[in-house]
Amino acid sequence: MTTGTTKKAVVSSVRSGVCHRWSKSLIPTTREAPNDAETPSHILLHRAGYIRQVGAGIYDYLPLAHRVLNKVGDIVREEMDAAGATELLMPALEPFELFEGTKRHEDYGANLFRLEDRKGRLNALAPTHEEVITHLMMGSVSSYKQLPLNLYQVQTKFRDEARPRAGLLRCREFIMKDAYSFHMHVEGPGGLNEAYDAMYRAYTNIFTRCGLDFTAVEAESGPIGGSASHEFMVNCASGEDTILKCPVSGYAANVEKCETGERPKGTLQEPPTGEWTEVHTPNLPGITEVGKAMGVKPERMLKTIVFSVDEGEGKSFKWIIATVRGDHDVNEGKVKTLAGVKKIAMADEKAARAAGFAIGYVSPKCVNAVPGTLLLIDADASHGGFWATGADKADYHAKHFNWRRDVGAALDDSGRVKVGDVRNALEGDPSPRAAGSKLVTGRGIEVGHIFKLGTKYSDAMGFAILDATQQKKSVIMGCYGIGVSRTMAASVEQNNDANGICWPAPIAPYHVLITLMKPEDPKQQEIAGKISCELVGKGIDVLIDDRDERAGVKFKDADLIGLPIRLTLGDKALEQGGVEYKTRRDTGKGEVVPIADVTAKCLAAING
RNA sequence: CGGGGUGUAGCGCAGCUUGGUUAGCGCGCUUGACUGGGGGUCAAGAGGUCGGGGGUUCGAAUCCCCCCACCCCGACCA
Repeated sequence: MTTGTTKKAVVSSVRSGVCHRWSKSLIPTTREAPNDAETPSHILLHRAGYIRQVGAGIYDYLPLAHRVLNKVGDIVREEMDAAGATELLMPALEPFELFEGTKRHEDYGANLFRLEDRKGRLNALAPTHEEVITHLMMGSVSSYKQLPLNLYQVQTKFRDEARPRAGLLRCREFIMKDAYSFHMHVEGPGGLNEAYDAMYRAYTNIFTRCGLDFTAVEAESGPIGGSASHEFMVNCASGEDTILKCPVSGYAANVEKCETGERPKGTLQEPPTGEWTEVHTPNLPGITEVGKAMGVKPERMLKTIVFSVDEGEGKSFKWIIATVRGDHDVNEGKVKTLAGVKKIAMADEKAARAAGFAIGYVSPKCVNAVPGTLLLIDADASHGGFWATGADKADYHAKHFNWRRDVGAALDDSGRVKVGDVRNALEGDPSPRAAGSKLVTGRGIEVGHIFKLGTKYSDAMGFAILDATQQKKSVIMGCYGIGVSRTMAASVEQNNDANGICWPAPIAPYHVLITLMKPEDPKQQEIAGKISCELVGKGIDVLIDDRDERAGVKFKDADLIGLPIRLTLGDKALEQGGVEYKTRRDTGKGEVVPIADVTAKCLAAING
């Protein structure tokens, strides 16, 4: 997304750089990656000596990684501060009583790390800090005059992920920046929307400054509704998340949220293609296998999913069945919207069976067979022609399903059957924002997520204060997260080549690597000292490779660790009164630059 | 949680099918020599509870049982 990002110099002489020696650091590069590393960032961060695995989803951050994390953290802090937020630090250890109001330990379930202390009291390792900060605020803020406030921290988070994977991209312990804002109202000065917009801009600045190619996408709406949540996705083919974009309007959303333009609906009046014919299809795990067994392509099958409706909704139906084409996926959010209900859940298998649904073999006919059922038909599934479907009894599917013949009069009752959009958006779907434009898909790594919480937590925990009119009001909240360690990994996913990492200058652990061909040579030592002194004075961070290694080893390692600029001090260039200058992305051998010009050239390249 | 896979030296692997000297190889590491601008050569070394426990057997890295760890796919994921 493009916004008015201010171009910032990466370094300046206001703050000195640092100069470290390779021999005094711990940079254990390896020729080979561990066999269980498959993702580029995992392989390269390991091989280049940035990380080591301790356990599943648990990593050491070695000195180089620590410096990158600090650089990302510095950028985050600058932009958060500039956006009016203030840093604090909360504990990672959290007494379980804090969850009493929000019941989030139930939502998190096994993902929450639990531990008992010596007194037998239950504690959690915090997965995020809504409860902790709300608790803090309840004890510290008693007047509307103290709001708005936006507080943040950069801290280690813990989530017992069912499946940690891909190195730093999905960990059980990771570094996160989390911010929480507090307001008396949503609109206008000091309101939630203002803070949210400021965070949107700050995040855009942060990821731009980190040198990432990213997309801000609309994500699932919060309790307030509207476009209440955005995810910041690093564009990357290996990303876990699917995003969709409209090339004309710029609309972008994740697959859970993405709307589509109007798709053509069928009339539900077409004649049958043949007799209802049942086929024995036992023990087949998915629609693909069922299709194979029946000799039917998934796009000619109907997939019917059963949802239960919360009793509190007060609706005439307690079940919703949603029918989509076999090659499509039901979207729960769209089901809710089309049905006009706020809360649904995938049907409990036992309860659904008891009601008469043959789970795994459900057909749209259940709208008639099971009382209190609303049928939602996706537009793409509402056409005529041949359909195969579940046969409403265990181990059987059926061919030649026909809407009019097999569902009948219910189709004409809009209280029992609705046709609309209930599936996930796909590549090629019509854009919801620009007529004639089609959605394109991409993959992304979620590095940031901003969210309008509303009063979800303040209500649950009883955080309400008097406003100017002496009305007691629940405090309105927003929360804003950035995966700092994930951002580091995502950057490597985007910035590497066959030889190693290619850091963007703003988050590189050092800007310049000085490679001494003969580290014991006093002349090379002297020149390295002089150049590094000058560079440091300009705010540039320098690493000197002073190891007694062969040239080939040093060059290979230099490419691997990926610093933006390499200066080589060797006889060849020194005889010409210069040093060899090469940027990481430059594939050639570099150029000889007079010693007097080196600092200016580095500075220009780094800030360029 | 379901499916698949892997555990042998710091890293990458062979050996296991068909049990049998002292468990091998490459990289890395140590020492020495030669070398010296893209992971150099030669020589001599160090380094192992064969993931753990139990069992079968005269004898187990190898066969059997249980457990653990890690990876991949899926489910899940404020």
